[in-house]
Amino acid sequence: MDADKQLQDFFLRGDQIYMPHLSVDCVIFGFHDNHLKVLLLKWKKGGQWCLPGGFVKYAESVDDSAVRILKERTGIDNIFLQQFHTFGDPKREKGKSLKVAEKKSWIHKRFVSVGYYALVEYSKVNPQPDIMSIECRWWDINTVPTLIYDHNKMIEKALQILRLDLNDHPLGYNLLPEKFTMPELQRLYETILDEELDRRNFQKRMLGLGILERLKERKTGGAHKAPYLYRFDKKKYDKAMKQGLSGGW
Amino acid sequence: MDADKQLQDFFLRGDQIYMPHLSVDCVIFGFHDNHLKVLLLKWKKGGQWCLPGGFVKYAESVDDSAVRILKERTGIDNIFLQQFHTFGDPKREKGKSLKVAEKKSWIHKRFVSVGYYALVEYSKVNPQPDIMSIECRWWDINTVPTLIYDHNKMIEKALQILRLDLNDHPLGYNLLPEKFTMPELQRLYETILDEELDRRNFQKRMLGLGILERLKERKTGGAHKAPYLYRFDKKKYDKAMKQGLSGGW
DNA sequence: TATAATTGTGTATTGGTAACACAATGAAAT
DNA sequence: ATTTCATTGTGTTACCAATACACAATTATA
Repeated sequence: MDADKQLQDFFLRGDQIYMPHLSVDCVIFGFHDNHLKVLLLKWKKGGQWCLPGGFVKYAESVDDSAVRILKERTGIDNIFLQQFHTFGDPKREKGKSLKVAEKKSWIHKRFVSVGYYALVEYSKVNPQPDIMSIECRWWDINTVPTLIYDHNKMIEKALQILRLDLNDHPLGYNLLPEKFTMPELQRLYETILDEELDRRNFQKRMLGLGILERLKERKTGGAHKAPYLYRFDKKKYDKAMKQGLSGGW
Repeated sequence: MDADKQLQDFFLRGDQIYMPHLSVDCVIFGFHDNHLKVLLLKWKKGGQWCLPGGFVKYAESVDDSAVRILKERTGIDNIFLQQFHTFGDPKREKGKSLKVAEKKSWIHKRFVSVGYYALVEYSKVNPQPDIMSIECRWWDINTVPTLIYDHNKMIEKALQILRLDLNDHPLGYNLLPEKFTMPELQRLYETILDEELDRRNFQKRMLGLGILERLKERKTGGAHKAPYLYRFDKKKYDKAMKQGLSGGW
């Protein structure tokens, strides 16, 4: 079988392409149906779930490898991607055989993993399993199963840092469709923060950032008063992303 | 010569001890004479300056290797050490020969480096050069020379993140002597932030944190009114460090 | 046509930061 | 000894932003 042969080649000769002992894992967040989602892969061997990850080519930057991995799993380019932590505990890959046996493939050795989180638009994602997995799909953040290694902790840490980043960075451009309503934006924040926010104060704060542009009415579909549609002013959004939104001192 | 032999052995057989392609660099901050300092090393070969760094042993966590490096360069243990970024650009080591030549030592290959910053008490440090350097000393943050590779950028990034961390974490325990005055603490903040702060508001804010304990008068040495001495309440300090000090949402 | 849920907008209150002033101290100068 | 002067200790006011809260408008559905 072709896939099998490819996999075998990967085990045998992957170390000619990729740097040993170094991996990249991505926590890819999406937002759908008022729920925060993470993209996960199911391993062929064992059936356990894990984060989308990969390795760093010899002449490739770590950032670029994260971009590549993301592109391969989602089909999406040009995504907001943020390095958030590097995981370097030798015991992080629990369950993995770390014997010094030379016979073992490079891939069974210890890996230090650089963690990235990404914010993507749910509907634009076309989930693609990688060579080691048979399935790739979204999981609700609240029902994520027990993952391999320290991947649950990775998600936890990514979420924690995402929440901190909310304090001084705008959010939404990569998680929402181009046009969205204020309530939708609020749901996104509430979902990420796991906390209810006051509708009126939220709106004031958001508009106060000066990165939103109001459009016209919408949705005959909604069963109630039609909310306005908004769109991010990309220039101002990017500026705010770069500079930060204020900050303590 | 013994040192030469040791160095040669390090080049030839270091890869039996350390993982290839992975390094750790430390931005060690100290505070002295109202100035922020960084500890730097001078290379034997070429005489250029660089950050204290090292490599990760096969069975050692990346965090532990940072602790070890710190201990080796400063003699200090139990220090506040924070991973702040991983530098993974293949071109980051400008000037380094990255040819695929197999004859070259493992150390001439590409390295991805995990950056840590540390806050240490200046007076407690006993600077020790490592095997590749002939000198280890403090530099004023404002007069740091051009360093090797991307080390200047590393310092910049460390400082940037340190400033952000100031917003929601206490600071000073590892940078000041046990007993210190309010003006001294303020100088520390002003130095790091590179900005003047109002004396009275600063005091209110600091005392408001509830992590300081006031002692008795001090310093016949000062040419003016003797300021109070303070000490950190370590328990409350640690708690504040762990929980963070508040935060936007 | 009435209902119910939801959206759009405005106001009062509060809390914390920023701006600011004056009395007290203590070594150095006279 | 007395004066001087930089520095410290402390409090008050002003302002801005976040919070709490209320009412009118809209729209599909009953």
